[in-house]
Amino acid sequence: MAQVGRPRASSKDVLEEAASELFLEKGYLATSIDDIAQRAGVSRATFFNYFPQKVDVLLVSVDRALDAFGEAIEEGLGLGQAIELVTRGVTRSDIPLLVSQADTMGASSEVSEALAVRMLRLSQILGKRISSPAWQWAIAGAIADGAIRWARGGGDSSSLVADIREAIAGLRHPSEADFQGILP
Amino acid sequence: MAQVGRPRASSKDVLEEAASELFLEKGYLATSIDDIAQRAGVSRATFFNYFPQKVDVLLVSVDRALDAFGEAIEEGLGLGQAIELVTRGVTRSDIPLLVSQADTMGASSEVSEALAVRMLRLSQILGKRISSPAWQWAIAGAIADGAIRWARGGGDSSSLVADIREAIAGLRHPSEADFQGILP
DNA sequence: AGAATTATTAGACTAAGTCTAGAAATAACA
DNA sequence: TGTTATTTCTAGACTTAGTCTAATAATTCT
Repeated sequence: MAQVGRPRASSKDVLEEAASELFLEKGYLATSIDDIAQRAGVSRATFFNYFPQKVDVLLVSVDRALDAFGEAIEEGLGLGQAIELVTRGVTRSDIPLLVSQADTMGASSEVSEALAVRMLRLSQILGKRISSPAWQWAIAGAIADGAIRWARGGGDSSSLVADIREAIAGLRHPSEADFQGILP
Repeated sequence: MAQVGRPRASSKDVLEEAASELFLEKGYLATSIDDIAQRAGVSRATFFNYFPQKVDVLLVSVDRALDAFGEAIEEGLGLGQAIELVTRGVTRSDIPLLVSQADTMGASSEVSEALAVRMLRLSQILGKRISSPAWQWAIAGAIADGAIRWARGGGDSSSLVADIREAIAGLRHPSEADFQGILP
């Protein structure tokens, strides 16, 4: 099982940590890839070996969760089980970096674009279990809503999976106001 | 009411047309902003006077619809009326450009990012009438689904607004399968 | 005629992302 | 012990998107 070829210099973790520090210090926009590579003690080209885009290093925890979710679905797990499984791998330590850049998410179209793309990907993964596109977006929205509520309520009063379940449950029995004037 | 200052040279329309031609000829990715400006007989800087990003010239019809929808909502119209109003301004001539680039939308992250951002914007507009974030995404998804179905069914058998209404109506009475295993 | 205002332009500049060719580190093998 | 195959890392050139500044052109207002 030993890998052949030159072993990795654990560059990915180093890059991730260097980027986190710099984002917290100077903000996402003011941090260039050169900055990150330099602090990580690694060449600029190596950054692109691990992260195809600059924004990917900011959303690495989000992508990890989406990867895990996609795999779980691919392996045949039910939606409920897959959500439970993935949320177990998410800890509060993943949050501060994202929250700290919340302001730039409005300012930098790059970051909000990247987040929107994650929503799209989530809805596509859900498409393997849910046939209706509109319901794919509905559940994706509920998952995002639950995660955001969980992240905002900094206290550990509730679990991530519980907040997501609650958001999904809220989709049932929509109030007439939700459809107000849309239907004939 | 006469505008003061140098009048516009109708550059926006010219740029839009030049870009459409080039996108159809060479594809989105292979077309640079220099190409567009050159064909439009206008300087590169002028392009950025009208379109903040390259992708915006591809999605100009989508953005027009979203702008109109946002304004209608802002003015107090109901969701149903706003949808009806906006869809009246959308014609089939807006479609071929987008459809022709459908392949690059998978290949170019830029275009799928831009589309995802439009979904985000739509759900945010809906947030002024729908309080539940999950339902915002649900309705946004239904609108997108209806629009896509309408665009695909090239025949003029149905109207855009009817397809959107149908997609929204499909959100009612979700099948148990839509929630399969998600709820306790 | 001159001032104010807006559109357009040329061009420099930063930074993201691509690409290529080569050096460095390791395992497998003779 | 060398040699080769394989993979990571690196240096550096290159393209292009997007920003910025200062200048020029076309028009209205006074």
